Amino acid sequence: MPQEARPFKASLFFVSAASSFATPSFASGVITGLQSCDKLAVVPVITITWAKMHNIRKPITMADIARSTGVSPMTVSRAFKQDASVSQETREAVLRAAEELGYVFDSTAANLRSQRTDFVAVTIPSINNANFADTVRSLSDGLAERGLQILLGYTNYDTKEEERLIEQLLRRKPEAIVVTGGKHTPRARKLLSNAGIPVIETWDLPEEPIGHVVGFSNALAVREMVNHFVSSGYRKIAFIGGDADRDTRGTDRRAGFIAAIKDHGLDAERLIAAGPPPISMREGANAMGRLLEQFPDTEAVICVSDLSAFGALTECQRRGLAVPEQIAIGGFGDYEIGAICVPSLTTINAFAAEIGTKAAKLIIDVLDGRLANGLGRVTIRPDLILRETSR
Amino acid sequence: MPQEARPFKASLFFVSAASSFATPSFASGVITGLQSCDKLAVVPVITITWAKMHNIRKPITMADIARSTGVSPMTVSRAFKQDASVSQETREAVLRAAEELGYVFDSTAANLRSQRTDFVAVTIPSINNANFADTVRSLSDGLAERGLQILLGYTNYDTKEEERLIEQLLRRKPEAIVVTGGKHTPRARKLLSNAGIPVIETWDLPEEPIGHVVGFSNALAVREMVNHFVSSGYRKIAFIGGDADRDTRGTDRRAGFIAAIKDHGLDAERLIAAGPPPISMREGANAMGRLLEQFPDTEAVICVSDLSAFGALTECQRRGLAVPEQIAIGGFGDYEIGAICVPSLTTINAFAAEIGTKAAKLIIDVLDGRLANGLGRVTIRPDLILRETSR
DNA sequence: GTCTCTTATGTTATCGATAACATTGATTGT
DNA sequence: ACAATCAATGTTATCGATAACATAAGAGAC
Repeated sequence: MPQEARPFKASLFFVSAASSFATPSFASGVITGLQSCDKLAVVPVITITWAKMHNIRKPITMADIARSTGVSPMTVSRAFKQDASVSQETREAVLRAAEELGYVFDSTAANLRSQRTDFVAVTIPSINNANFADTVRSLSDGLAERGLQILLGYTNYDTKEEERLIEQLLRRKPEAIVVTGGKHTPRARKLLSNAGIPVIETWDLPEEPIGHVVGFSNALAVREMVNHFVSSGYRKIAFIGGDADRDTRGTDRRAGFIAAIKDHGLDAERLIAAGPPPISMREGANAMGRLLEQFPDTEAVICVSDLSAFGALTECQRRGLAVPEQIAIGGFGDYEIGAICVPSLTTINAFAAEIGTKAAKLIIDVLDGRLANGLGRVTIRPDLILRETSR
Repeated sequence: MPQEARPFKASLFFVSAASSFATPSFASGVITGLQSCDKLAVVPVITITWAKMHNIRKPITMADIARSTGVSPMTVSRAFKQDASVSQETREAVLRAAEELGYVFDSTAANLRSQRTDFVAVTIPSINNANFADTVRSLSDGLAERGLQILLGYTNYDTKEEERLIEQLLRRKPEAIVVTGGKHTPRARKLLSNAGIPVIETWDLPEEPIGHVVGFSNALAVREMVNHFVSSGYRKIAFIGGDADRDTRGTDRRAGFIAAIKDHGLDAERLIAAGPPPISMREGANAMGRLLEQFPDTEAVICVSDLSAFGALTECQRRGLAVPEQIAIGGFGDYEIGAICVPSLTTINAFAAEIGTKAAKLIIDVLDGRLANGLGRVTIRPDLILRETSR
């Protein structure tokens, strides 16, 4: 529509300056419409007709409302804010006129002048992951109360991609930025540090946080599960996760597994790499197949997520392996599937939704000047949930 | 940060106009800083100190880069576009200066002036649904090739909420808008029609489309499954879905089920309402429980989605009911879980990702002026996928 | 009755990039 | 060789809302 509106303006220039023909952008649509007409004087009329034919109208602005209501544009602007001092009747008149004219508020102008966008940028590894979706949803709900909207991007579990994404997002001038994870490229770190807005790292406890943190230790959470499995008598314990060369939360979980196993004096060699994250149910199943072939005597397996754990469970079912009698399974993330599948999954609840809620509260506190210069550190303590896939 | 930057500017006004004390917004931060100083002449110095102390600097603009490079701001602007005519060395100098100064492109200004945001607004019912996530992902990937970014919002399966969301999104001046479903409030329809941008309705085949359509008939898809079930010998067929009072795709599927059943001269009374959408796995399981109590002789059940179907399946497993021997189950959406669970789910593949891809292509075609005034109508033909939960 | 304070509104300048138009020197075609 | 074209850059005005400041009229205080 802005594109279509352009010819109208261009044709006006046409009347005054013939040299504008040189401009390539001008030489497209309008010319065609005008060439059939040989009298330059009627160009404006033609143009208006053309515009009307195509139902092009210059977008309604506050100035239009002001004119039709008989007040100043500033008063119109005030009438749209709930707190501004405008008389009841003026406001009603303005809103009525706006409705009649079909006015749609133009936030791009407001954004520039007020230097506020009411955007909060958010990066997540994948849009198709119930855990991150939960975080985003509760974050979004929390921020909505203060009129903040989320600008979302996904990184495909790739820090280089994250860097590009962060750069893109910062151009939109968000009020704050929430990133998933605490590992970033050096340039991404720099971009975030220099952005001049609150930065919140989530789903992790970074060693050197950039700004605020709402997260938990992935390694520690898995360690707890290992401890529980060992105390339940399991000794030959395996781990199914993504490839080790990515800086993701899955890698931290894997590292936590290895450390915990070694602390118990056990063998930490039962590691199955299921490919680059995200690890799907299918990949979990495949990994389970490989695990059973490489280490048939495995007593328990911890998976990087409930999705891969469920996949592993189905593989056992296909092979007629009793869970947990012959092999125990643990997941991560407390997805809905883990609670309802048969047998139900032992897992770790990382409180995905709470991360979003806490992050939203943190952002609002910072933007409202509470928490002055301090940095927020919200540590979530994941819960071990014992269900039927382990004894 | 814009907040923090304000005092700096305000204090400059302070020097010229004492009456600015009256402004409440001014009477906050800066005054405190200045009161300890009794010589007005040094105010600028104080201010700079204060600004430095808090590491506040006026954001870098293209004008700054222009100054430091010795070119005009316009040349700087051109240097950032890949197609603009700028000499190689000038461009390099500009980019180098930008890097050194830590410049971040301000799209809010570009948005206003160029009347382009490169946003495409998208509404989906829920952010936590793998089907819609697939559509959004492929849509996003498709649009990214032309530099378009998605502005996403979710409606909670509520048309009133959708109306609010659409209004919010349109204020951001997207280049196009993609909505899920073809049922909207009258006001939402009006907003979309008047927006002056391409409108794409998806996941449905609306009777009166607003603009373009990329979708399929939910009713027809379920009808095919019913037909298959009947031809397989099932007669007592039930449907598990959301409450009937919502205008959603689930309601269409339910309607398609009823119509198809009646066409076969069968009894369409085995309808279990599982609550307001979205229907979770848990709700699917509960609904299955109720179904088995109300209609114990049911031979097959079709669920509004794979999630509820899987929930239903687990309920059968908990009750020791053999699937498909004692009862057959059909789902909808071809979620990953349906392919991997044991037994695997008979379902309908609605090609969620393809909807996104096609919509992206459509949008780009329209924005690039191909498809002139025509309206796109991309009809997807869902696939019936026969797996182990039915014979 | 004068002064202060508040409420409702108007005026002006501005946010930062860029569209539109202008200009200059170099290159090409015939 | 000279007009025509192009490549590279500059100048000016503008997108539309709103921050900052100004002002007029009414309410209340002493």
